[in-house]
Amino acid sequence: MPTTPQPTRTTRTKAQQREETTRALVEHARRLFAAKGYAHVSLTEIVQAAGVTKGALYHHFSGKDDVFRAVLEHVHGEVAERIADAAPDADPWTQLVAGCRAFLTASTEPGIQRIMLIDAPSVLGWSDWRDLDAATSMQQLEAALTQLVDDGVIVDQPITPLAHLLSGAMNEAALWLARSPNRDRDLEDTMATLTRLLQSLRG
Amino acid sequence: MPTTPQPTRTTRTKAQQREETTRALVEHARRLFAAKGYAHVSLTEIVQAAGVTKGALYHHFSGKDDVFRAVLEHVHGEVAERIADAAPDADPWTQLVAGCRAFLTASTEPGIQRIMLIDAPSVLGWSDWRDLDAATSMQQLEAALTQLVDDGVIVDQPITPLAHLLSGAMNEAALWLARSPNRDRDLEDTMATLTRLLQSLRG
DNA sequence: ATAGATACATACCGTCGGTACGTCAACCGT
DNA sequence: ACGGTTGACGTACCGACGGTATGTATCTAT
Repeated sequence: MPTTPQPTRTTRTKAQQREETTRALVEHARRLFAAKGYAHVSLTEIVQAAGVTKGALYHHFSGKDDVFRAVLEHVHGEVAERIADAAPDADPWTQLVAGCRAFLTASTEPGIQRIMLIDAPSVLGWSDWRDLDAATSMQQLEAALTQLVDDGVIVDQPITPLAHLLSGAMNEAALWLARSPNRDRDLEDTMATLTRLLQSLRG
Repeated sequence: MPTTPQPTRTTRTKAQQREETTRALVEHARRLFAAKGYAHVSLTEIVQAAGVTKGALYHHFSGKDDVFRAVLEHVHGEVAERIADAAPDADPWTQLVAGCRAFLTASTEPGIQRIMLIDAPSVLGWSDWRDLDAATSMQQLEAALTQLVDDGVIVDQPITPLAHLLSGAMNEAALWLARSPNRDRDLEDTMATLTRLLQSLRG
């Protein structure tokens, strides 16, 4: 019976080690950042939660802000996914409205909000924050608006300022909604107002 | 010749001292916060710039975030004043539009932006930030919108979500405009889009 | 005049982000 | 099979920072 050269299961390959460690660090860092805010979480706290040491952290990341950036990318990706899944096969207008609702719902959750909307601009600087956003939510928004202009659904106009106005409106609305004592009703009011604003763009 | 008991002019009363020291601290802190961001300014830096020591700072403020709060109050007050002065005697609709323009212009300036729009939510927490905002710009916005509803200029609707949407839209627009290579044109585009959105609220 | 309050300055502490360096297992060419 | 190399950490340590404890000179109320 030939001994198959399978790597012993008690040990791990280097790639596995790397992936496991980074995954643990990012996951625990995300939990802590969301709960206490970037400034009030220490690296010691993070590495202890992840079961490693600072040496490991600095082997994979260039510093505290780099860990935050990795966390933020995860969060952004999650939100973008939820927006894309909101109404995947509907017409562009419905997609836009459904996407806005999905964004508001996701961004209202505390685990997402503090990281993505409160700490991110301060930690990364606004430009880097926008660059990251431009690769996800903002891109989806601009694409939807461009599509609507091409289809003649809304009147031709500069897309970029419109996208920024809408994006900012939803960011702030999400922050407000998260602290609302009557969140469901306020969400509906917000969506109604937002839809009314969007209607003004139609021909 | 009776010696008039006038306090010698070379010395200062305690009230004068207090006012001078806090003024110097807040002014220099504001300059540094605006230039480098809250996290990258040390207390040592601030007190050296103001020509005092940390003992003086901690006599007047409870900590670094308290200094920031004092700075932010100044900035907010300044912006509110500029909004109020935008079109003081015009009709409510014109006042609203002019106020929005004034806000965008003020919030685009680097000395105001980083403090008020980027660092403030992260340092104070969003709730405290909003509380401060609610006392100034937000109050003006809500008042203007309420007036317009009362006058029947715009259709009756929940004011608060609308105010948050508009406030957030302008915050984000200001951040974007500040980095625009074509700021004047983009400002006009933004105002045009914003006005179009506001028009949708009319009956 | 004097007792207390006020407005600081000085010296110091614990913690934090970051770095230098050592160690040991996984990899890879021979 | 094996010896050198690389990668993935752990350990020990540093300077800087926010914050505190305490001393002291000056003003003010009585």
